[in-house]
Amino acid sequence: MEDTPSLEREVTQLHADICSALADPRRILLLYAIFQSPRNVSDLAVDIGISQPAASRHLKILRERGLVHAIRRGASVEYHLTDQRLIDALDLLRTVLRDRIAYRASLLDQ
Amino acid sequence: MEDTPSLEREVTQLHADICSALADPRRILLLYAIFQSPRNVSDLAVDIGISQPAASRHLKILRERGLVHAIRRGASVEYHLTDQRLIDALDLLRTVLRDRIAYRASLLDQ
DNA sequence: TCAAAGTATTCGGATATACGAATAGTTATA
DNA sequence: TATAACTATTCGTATATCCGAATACTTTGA
Repeated sequence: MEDTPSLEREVTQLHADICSALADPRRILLLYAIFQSPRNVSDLAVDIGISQPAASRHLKILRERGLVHAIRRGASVEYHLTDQRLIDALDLLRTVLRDRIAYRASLLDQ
Repeated sequence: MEDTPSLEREVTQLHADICSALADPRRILLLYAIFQSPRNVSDLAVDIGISQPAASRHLKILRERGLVHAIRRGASVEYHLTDQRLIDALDLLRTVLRDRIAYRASLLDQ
């Protein structure tokens, strides 16, 4: 079995799809909130300050792209992170961002 | 100095902006190509198989979000990665993706 | 200063994504 | 089975993003 160019392209598209799932502040907040403690939709919505339908729609995007999975608990649905490394990747990017901000601030101090 | 809620929100927005810069297959290919060897716009365009204007537009997005920086070399412009950890983060996400694909394949094998 | 090479931008149109509001679906329990 | 609680979807609309084609800008060297 060998990687054809079109398979590689498909993986790159999936790679981009994951990044695109991360490309919204509310979804980033949702992922961190779920990581901190798996919870149902309404609780997550309250936690990050968005409406229930908005939370449901954002969670659907995260679910479709495989970043979270849903477990039904009675009438509610509990969302879980599928892979801790998603948080690691987010943390890494946030570190890059914070370093950049710190660097710019240091330039202003001079 | 303390983080106000609105400053935190702003950082999360910048965090999402970085992810949004990664949320396109051609920009992912550009970042890996630049990482492999800093090059000018036309060479990068040929390398990943897109037009020069498309490459220029995608590079502009990466530049505006601080993922790459441009250095003029005579009539051409050489693009460089600003932070190796961007590749680390992309690699991490690709590993998550590959593991998921492998897992699904193993389910089919059973 | 003019032509060539390289890069960036603009334009118009197509597609994607986001929201609030309203509503429909699902589950448990009385 | 009826109700309450929770979740998901639909609708209409607004905004963002992408592309190809054409064009404008910048730099070098004749």
